[in-house]
Amino acid sequence: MPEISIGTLSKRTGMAVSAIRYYEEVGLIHPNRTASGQRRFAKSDIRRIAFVIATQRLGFSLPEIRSQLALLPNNRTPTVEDWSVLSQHFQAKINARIQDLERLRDTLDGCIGCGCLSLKKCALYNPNDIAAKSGPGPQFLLAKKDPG
Amino acid sequence: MPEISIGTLSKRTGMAVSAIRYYEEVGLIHPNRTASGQRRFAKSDIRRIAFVIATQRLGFSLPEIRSQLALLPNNRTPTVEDWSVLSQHFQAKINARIQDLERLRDTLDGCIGCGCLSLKKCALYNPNDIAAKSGPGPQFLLAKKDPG
DNA sequence: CTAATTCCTCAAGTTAACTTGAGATCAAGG
DNA sequence: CCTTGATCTCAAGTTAACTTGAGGAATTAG
Repeated sequence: MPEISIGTLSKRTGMAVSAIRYYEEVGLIHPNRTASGQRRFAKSDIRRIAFVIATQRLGFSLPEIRSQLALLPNNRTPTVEDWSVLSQHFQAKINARIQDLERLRDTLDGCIGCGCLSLKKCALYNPNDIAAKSGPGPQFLLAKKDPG
Repeated sequence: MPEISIGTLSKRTGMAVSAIRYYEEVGLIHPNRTASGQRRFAKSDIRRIAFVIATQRLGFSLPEIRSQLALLPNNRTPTVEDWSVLSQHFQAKINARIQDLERLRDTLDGCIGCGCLSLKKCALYNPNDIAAKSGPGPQFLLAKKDPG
């Protein structure tokens, strides 16, 4: 099983070369190196990148995705069963996300018409948890993402 | 109906003063000014901010939210009916988002187990539309958000 | 009236997820 | 052997949504 270059991986996945290098930097993929320092990827890394793309579409952050990919074995090529484990995990996360939205939708109906958007009392405004502030950067009021 | 200061609005909404100023900058709110230049907000701006917070939780960007808020009258205080129009709009958007996720979830099941994550063919990887690249910045593979 | 708040306007910094560019090396074709 | 084309590293730029800080006015409490 010959390894592939970064350019080949880029063409197979549609991912920019620079993005693939970045993915290595943040620990999503772990290519080998040739004697002269060029990256060599396993063919199964194509699937790995595909998984990153698909799960990003679902709104997961790279650290979240990395912790999911950590479930794959790193000493051998992942099998269908290995990937299936990840699938199960994400099924659950997607379901949770759908339920969140449904709850918000059902709440919204009465919520805008009445006085409850007067904050604090509003289930829409104040669902369960508001992300605690932690340093500078955008102040997300979105539910805190647990990176596990 | 007395107008309120930025500090008061901040306390009522939980929004940082700096965030409120930013919201004005990007056109989400349009406060008056006193002779000396201080901002004075209508009390209905509390609800406006609340709406921004709630809809951000749903994953909408500030430009998207601004275009929704544009449906409110700007010559008078919005009524319950005015807000109800926005509610309808968002009901629809939430439903669309739920359906997206359901489709992805249903696809995911067979998709990871089989060979379809081999890209191009995969409904999960390649749902409908992939955002066209437009200049620098993060390369979102998420579906393009239409700002209307 | 003075001290403490509050507010104002810039300018510059922050995170995430990348991209772009510079300068240098590596690999494959003719 | 030499010239493209692919790679490498490292530094700096990009967008969104804000925050932080500097240097000044305005308002309010006492």
